[in-house]
Amino acid sequence: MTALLFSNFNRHAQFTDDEYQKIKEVFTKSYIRKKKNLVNEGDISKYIFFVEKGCLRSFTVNKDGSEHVVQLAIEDHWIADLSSFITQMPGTINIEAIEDSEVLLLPHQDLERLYHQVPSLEKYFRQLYQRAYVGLQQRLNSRHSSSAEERYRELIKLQPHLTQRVPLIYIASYLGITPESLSRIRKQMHIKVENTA
Amino acid sequence: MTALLFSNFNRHAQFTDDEYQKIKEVFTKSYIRKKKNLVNEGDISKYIFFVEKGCLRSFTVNKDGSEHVVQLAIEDHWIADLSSFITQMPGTINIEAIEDSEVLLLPHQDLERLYHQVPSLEKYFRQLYQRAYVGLQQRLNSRHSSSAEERYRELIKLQPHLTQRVPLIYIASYLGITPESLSRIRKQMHIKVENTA
DNA sequence: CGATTTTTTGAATCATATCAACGTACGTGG
DNA sequence: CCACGTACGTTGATATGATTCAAAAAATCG
Repeated sequence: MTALLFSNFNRHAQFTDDEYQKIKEVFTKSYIRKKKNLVNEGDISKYIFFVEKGCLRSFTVNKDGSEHVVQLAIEDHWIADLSSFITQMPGTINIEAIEDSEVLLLPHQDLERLYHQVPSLEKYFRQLYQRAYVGLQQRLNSRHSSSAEERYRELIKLQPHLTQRVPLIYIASYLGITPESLSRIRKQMHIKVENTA
Repeated sequence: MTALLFSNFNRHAQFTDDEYQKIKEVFTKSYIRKKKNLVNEGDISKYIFFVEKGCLRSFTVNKDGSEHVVQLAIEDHWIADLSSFITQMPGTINIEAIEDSEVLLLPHQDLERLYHQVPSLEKYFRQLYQRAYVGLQQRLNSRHSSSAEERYRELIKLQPHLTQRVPLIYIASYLGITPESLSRIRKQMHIKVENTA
């Protein structure tokens, strides 16, 4: 059940067999259907999620009802309302399956305990957060210094699979542009490609 | 020399006297004059910096020469080109003092060694990155869902001191708006306040 | 003081959003 | 398996927040 997860661990950390066992124990698996929510705003996030199969999005909802995609996560990636998970206070983020998905649940309490028992796990997550932080910083920087089209091109370069797999509306929201604008950008890019060919 | 740093540590972790000693050893202090750079893009970042006194900014420079402020750091905060520090590859970020400043340098190699020797230090940084990640996510979200004025108001609420201490041009850049726009926003806000009073 | 940096102001312009309407695709129940 | 509803994508016309460019005023610094 945890093959993908442990292959991910192995890329960034080393655990003893005993440690693997301890870690393995605390995960439970959950199947989540397309359009269904894993987390609702107002919830206290008891888990962070490792995506084994499928695709999910986290998003916030403004007072005026508009949604903003915070994160898109496919297989082999983590997703959570980290703010709520850390503080164990009600969160502001929703997590919804974009496709029928399978996720592994890592409970807050167990993780805190495991940090003590398995120092390498703390290292793994320290490094994970480091990379996540750097990635976010690049995204923010791109938001500050690049046009909508440039941002879309960067995403294609960084995660080509995502832009094919995820509906345009969510890609647009993730990039901070309207679906209409992204649709026009795509059209524009097709024209350019045709002219070049 | 490390009073502020250790008071910061104490708020988030516990160390034994022996551990404190081990940590203390690896820091060196540096004085940096206003307008001088601590890090230049292209450098391999050998250090992360803890600000003891003063104020610094990290920023990127586009091909067209335009600057974008990534981070503003005052006393009791860390600043770095984290991407370069992690990978030990040439970075893309500059760090410059906005005021005459004093920083503590934490060398990459020592930190990696200390992570082994002092597990609580790994915990401290894991938590630091967690919080930094959440903060960045809120900043990106704000960038996606709020107007320039709203973002400025949020910053005032979150870091009132910053907006007074740091020149408008850097605040503007940090928020992803032009200095001209921020100037107009400030004017607009003053008018509103006057009318309310 | 003179020089440089920072802030302000005005007018014109631009990238992207908004609103509205229609086209397309998908999947679910009858 | 068709039909209907809902979700997603496209297109056009118009609006708007913020930028750009230019220039002057104000603040800061050696």
